[in-house]
Formats: sequence, structure tokens, C-alpha cells
Amino acid sequence: MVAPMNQTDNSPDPHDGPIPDDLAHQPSSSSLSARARAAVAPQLAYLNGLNLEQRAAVEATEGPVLVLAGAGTGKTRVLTTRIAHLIATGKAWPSQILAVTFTNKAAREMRERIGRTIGDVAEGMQWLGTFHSIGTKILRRHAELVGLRSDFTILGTDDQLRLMKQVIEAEGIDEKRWPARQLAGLIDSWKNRGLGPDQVAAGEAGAFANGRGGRLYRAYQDRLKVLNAVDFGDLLLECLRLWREHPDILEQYQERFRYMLVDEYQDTNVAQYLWLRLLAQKRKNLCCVGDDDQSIYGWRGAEVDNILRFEHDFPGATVIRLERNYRSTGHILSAASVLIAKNQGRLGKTLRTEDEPGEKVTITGAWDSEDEARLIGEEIETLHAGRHSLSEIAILVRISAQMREIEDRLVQLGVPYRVIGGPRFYERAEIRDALAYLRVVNQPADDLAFERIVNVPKRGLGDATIQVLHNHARAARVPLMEAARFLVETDELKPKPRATLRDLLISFSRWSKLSETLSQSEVAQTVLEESGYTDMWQKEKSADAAGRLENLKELVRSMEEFPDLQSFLEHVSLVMEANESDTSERVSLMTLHAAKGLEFDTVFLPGWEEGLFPNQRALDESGRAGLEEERRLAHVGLTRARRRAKIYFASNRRIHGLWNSTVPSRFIDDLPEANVEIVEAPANFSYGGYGGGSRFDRMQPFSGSSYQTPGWQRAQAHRAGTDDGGYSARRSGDRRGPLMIEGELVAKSTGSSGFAVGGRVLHSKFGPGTVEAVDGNKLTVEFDKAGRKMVLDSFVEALR
DNA sequence: CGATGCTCCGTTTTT
DNA sequence: CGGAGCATCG
Repeated sequence: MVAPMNQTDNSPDPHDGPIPDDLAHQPSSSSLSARARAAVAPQLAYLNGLNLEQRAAVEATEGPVLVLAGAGTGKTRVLTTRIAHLIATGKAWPSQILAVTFTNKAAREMRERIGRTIGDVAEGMQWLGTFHSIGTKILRRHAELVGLRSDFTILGTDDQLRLMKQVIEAEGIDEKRWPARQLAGLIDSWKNRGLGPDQVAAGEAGAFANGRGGRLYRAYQDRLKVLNAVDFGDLLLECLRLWREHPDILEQYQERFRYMLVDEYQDTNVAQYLWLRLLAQKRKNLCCVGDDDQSIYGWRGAEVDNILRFEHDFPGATVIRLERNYRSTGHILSAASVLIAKNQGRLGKTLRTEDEPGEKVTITGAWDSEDEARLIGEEIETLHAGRHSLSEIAILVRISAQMREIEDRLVQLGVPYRVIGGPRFYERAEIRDALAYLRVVNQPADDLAFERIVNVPKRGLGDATIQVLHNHARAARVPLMEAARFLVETDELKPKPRATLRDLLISFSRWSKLSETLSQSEVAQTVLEESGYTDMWQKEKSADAAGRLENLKELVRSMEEFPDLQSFLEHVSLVMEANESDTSERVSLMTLHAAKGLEFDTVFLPGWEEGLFPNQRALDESGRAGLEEERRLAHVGLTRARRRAKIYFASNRRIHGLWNSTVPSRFIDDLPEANVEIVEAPANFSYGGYGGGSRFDRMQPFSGSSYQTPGWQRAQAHRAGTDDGGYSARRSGDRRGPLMIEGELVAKSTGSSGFAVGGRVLHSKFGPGTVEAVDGNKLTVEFDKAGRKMVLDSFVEALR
């Protein structure tokens, strides 16, 4: 549901707006009233129940403070109590506290919890929000100073991409060769690092489109300005520019924000770091809360370094460690701690608990991914039969592709589940379309929105017509809408599109007029109906059409909560989320990333295999840093569990349609033997699966040695060769695929396969078969029992 | 202009 | 294997 709006700023507040001159009346920390209030503080109820470290983190109000809060150590509690404390002791008004989070969800939760602690005062916290919503608020006030109007539009990723495509084509570059997606990624990474078009290193900018990357970046920014639009990155970058070019304005904010708090500091990128540093320069009352061991967003620009270097960047900083875990039982916590201790780049914390040891972390080997899903399904059924609540069970996967097989299994068993994550409400096509209509009604010059819906639903205004519109718009330097108005009066368009376009223009004028008298939700309703948009989905017979119509209804309904269309559009571009307040009895299925911040009694962790987790791509792209981030992900996964953590790996997994034999994750070796229990997979009926006795308890799991040792490789060969019911799957001497040692690429051998068409081969899963075709290292084999499959040659053995 | 084949590609995801 | 996005045909 749509959260109540606190993003826009229509609540008058005496402490808001251009430098309030009542700042002088603020109780300074030494004033009598402040001291009197401070004297009461120790008795304040909110401090009760905090442990020593937590309390220290709450009370260390002055100067830079870094709170290293391990998983489950009461981070949010400290943050909210600290804010309550600042307010209750009179150190600052709610409006003088800047509290930044990453997600809207976190912001909302914090606001609620502060409200619960100290009551309505939390309403006055107009500077509690995400980096982006706060950036927006600041930018709207000073938009003209950075070349924008205060009603600028915030572009979503789809608009961004469309714009970049246009920019690339306008430069005469082949978009197929140099895709907009790639440019978007590049520009995004520059913005993450706080780099404007002038600051990108020439070499780096040159990497795209034969040296034209920088030019494209600039052209893109220029286009944004013309459209009076910004993208997400700009919400921070333009603040930086504003403050650097107008120190007086920076000073206003430095004055205003007496205390600053940042949640999830380990996730900040360079731009966000610079943003914070500028603001904190004066008063230096910056409190960052985070956990370097939970930094899992490096791939999208987060800099673990920000948290690692905090003491260096903010001299004299107080560092407080929260190490007492209130979530997990002993074995789980020890396992997670020992695992994460293998990382080099960390500040180091030792989580401890006073809880009982509880159950050991289990490790179960499955024959293949299907088997793995089956084992998990069975375990869930057993737990459920033992009255374990399904909503206290989560399955955490590394990549979403793992979900399908698990879902299939759960469906088959009739276990209700929900997938967390996935496409956001406002990212859905129907929502973006509806919004585009409203944007055009609200702002006819919004070319991107106009272009998006001009032919949705299909009205016969295709590429040809759009091209003519574009040409005119560019030549006359007017928005598309205006170009259209001109063109319908001429003969340049064919009669049919011309008439259609004219009708559309008339409709838009009518809707705009309507919006002067009707409420915005009524306008929306009318627009969606009269444009034929709802009709389009009603006629659509596909399975999700009904859901889309439901989403549209939800959109219209939610609009009623806003004073005007403008503020609604603002909300939606930054904040709007899907309705996730479903508390029904279901197992949760999500990626490890999506699980951060959540906790469950029982957590299933499938797919702990080399290549999948740690993910090969992370290793290839980021080497050791990538490996460490993967390990942090493993740590996050384990620490989500309160009472039970169950790790699985499969010996065979299908990747891109081909079966690959896999090796258990090195993270399994990172776990301490004392806290782990190897669980024998029950005998199963898989073809060639574990038929008899134990296998992987013999794989010397906790020697701490690398899987690359000869002993390990022998163990592997032995395992595959003797324990699979007779079908030997020994990998041939030349081991294909990259070998990784601690994230460093050691060898990558490609080489054509020695198999010939017509030859007989034996595969570990499919048994004997005849080679039908050879394509590099891929073989098409007609298997005697399993039929025709494409397999990698390294998984079959030639038969004579 | 629109529907159907075809090729290509294949983490993680928030704002 | 399966989806998305594109190109070609009708």
C-alpha cells in the first residue's frame, strides 16, 4: 500500500525553509534547559533494556561515530533510540536531524519505530528518508541554480534507456554495436562515483563507442536538462554540484543539520559519501551505522571502503561495536562468524550470543538440483507437520534462476509460498504506461512520456509517424506535442495517422482541462478509459491481464491520498511499492540479496556449489574482492536464521540448458566442523544417484585445504568414479572451465573435444548414448534411455 | 503496421 | 532450456 507522503514538503514548519533565524533560540548543549533535560535522560524509559554498547552508541551524540552493528545486534533499535534521545534531551528539534536510509521501507520502519518510542514528535522529522528522496527535496528548492525547474521529472530506468538510445543514434553511432544498456551501466557507474561529464577520466570515457563515451555522457545530460528531467544518480550529483558552486547554500544545510545519521553505511557509494561529507564538514555530528560484513552491493557501486576508512576520513571518530547477537542460536552464530573471519578486508567483530547452542548447521548433498529441491520440499513438509509456521521458513538462493525448480517442487507438494523481490509495482509496464499518460496531461512537454504512450494502445501511429514528429520537433526545437499540433494542420502526414493524431491531441487538451476541475484520481480514471488503455487489457486474453487491470485500479485508488497530481507523480517515481503486507502462512522464497535485514526461524540455503556460489562471474569480474563479497553473502544467509540453517549442494546442475557436474562450495570448507552436521541424503530414486553408503563425508571437508589440492581432486575422482551406481563420470584429465584459487583465475583451457560423431559415450546422469554432433566442447548425444541431449564433453566418457 | 519466427544470451537490485 | 528483443515477412 502506498505509504503516507512525507516526501514533499507542504507541512509548514518553523524550523524549515531558508535559514530560520530562530536557530539562535535553540537550546545549546550547555544551556540550562538542555542540562536540566539531560539530567532526566538516564531515567528515560527508552534507554532501559539497552545493553552497554547499545547505550553507548545512543549517548555518544557529539562528533563522528561509527557503529559497527553485526547481524542481529539491535541496529535499528540503536538508530531509533538515538534519534529519540537527541530529541528528548533537547539537543535538536526533529527538523534538525538528518536521518538517511537506503530504501523507503527502511525509512518507513524507522519513522514508525521512532513514533512508537517518543510519540508524534517523529512527524516533525522531515529529513528522514532515502538519499534520493532527501536529494530530491533539496534539489526542488534550488532547481534553478542547477539548470532545472522545480517541477523536474525523475526518470525511471526505462525512460533513461530510451533517452540514451536517442542520444546514441543522434551521434550517428550504431546502437547495436554500442548498446544503450551498456552506456547506461557506464554512466551509472560514473555517477555512483560522483563523476560528472567533465570529471570522467579520458581513458575511461573512451572505452565506449571508440572514444565517444564522454561525449555521449555530456549529450545525455544536456538532453535531460532540456527535458527538465533527472535520473536517480543526478538526485545526488546535482546536490553535490549545487553545494560546490554555491557554498552559501551548503552552509545553510550544514547549519540546519545538527545531527546526521546514516543507516547501512556499508552500502553507500562514493557520491553518497561525498554528499554526507560535505554536510558533516561543519558540525561533524555524523553517526554511521553499518556492518562491513554485510556489504553485498559492491557490484552496484557501494564502496566497502567507505566504512573501512571511516576513522581515517573522520578523525577523532568514536567506534562502537555491537557484537551481542539477539537472533541466532550458538551453532549458527559460530558457523557464520568463522566463515566471515576468512575475509581479509574487514574491521573485525566477534558476534556472541547468550542463547543456547541449538541445532548445528546442516549440510546436505543432493545428486542434482531436482533432488535438492525435493529434499528441501520434504524437509519443509516435515517441519510443517511438526507445526512449524510456514511464514517462519525461508529459502534463500544465490540467483533467481534457482527459484524455478524449487517453485515447481513446492507447487507439486502443495506447499504455499511467496516470492519476495521481483519487479516493483512502479516498474511494471501498465503502471509506467498509466503514469506516462498522466505525465503528459500534467506536463505536455514531457516528450519521453508522450512517446511512450502515443501508440499504446495501438492506434496506428507507428515508427513512420513518430519519425516525422521527431524531425519537426528537432528542427523547430519544440516538444513533440507541439510539433504534433503543427503537423496535423499540414499535409505531411497521411490522412489516417493525421486524423488519429488530431483526435489524440484533442483528447489530451480535454483531459488537461478536466484536471482543473476533477480530482486527480477521477482524471486518471477518465484518461485510462477514454484513451482505450483499460480496454486494451480487457481485450487481452493473456494470464496476467487481470492482474494488470487490478494494478491499475490500485494505482487510481492510491492517488486519492495525494493533494494533487504533481505530488502523486513525485511519490510514485521514488517511493511507490507493491503491496507486500501479506502475512499469510507461506514459505518465503527469495535471493540472498533480498533477504538482508530479514530473519526466519528456519533458513534453507541451496546451491552452495563452486561457480554458482561463490558465483563464477563475481570471481571473474572482481577477483578476490568478488570472492569476499560472495562470502559476505553467505554470512548474510546464515545469519538470517534464528534456530535452523540448512545448507545444500547438488553434484549436478543444469546451467543454460546443459548439465554440469559441480563441486561443493569452498564456503562449506570455511565452516567450523564443531558447528556443522553432515546430513546423509536419504536414499533416493534418482538415476545414478547416491545408491549406497555415504559419500561426501569422506571428502575431507574441514581440512581447510583448497579444493585444488591433489588429495581433493583424487577424492573427487573417486567420488564420481565409484559412487554413482556404476556410471563413471570421471572428468577427463584435461579439466575444462576456469580453475579458481581464492578468486584468482589460474587457468582457462579451451580445446576442442576429442569426440567424434557416431562414437559411443557414457554420461553420469544419462547413461550410455551415441554422439550425433560435435560443436566445440558441446556434444549432441542420443542417449539410449534419456533421449537426445546437448551436453558438455567433459561430462561424458568415451566408450570403446 | 503487426504478427510470427529467430537469435542471442544468460548474477545479485535500489533509487 | 527459456525469455527477451529484434528482424523479417505478410
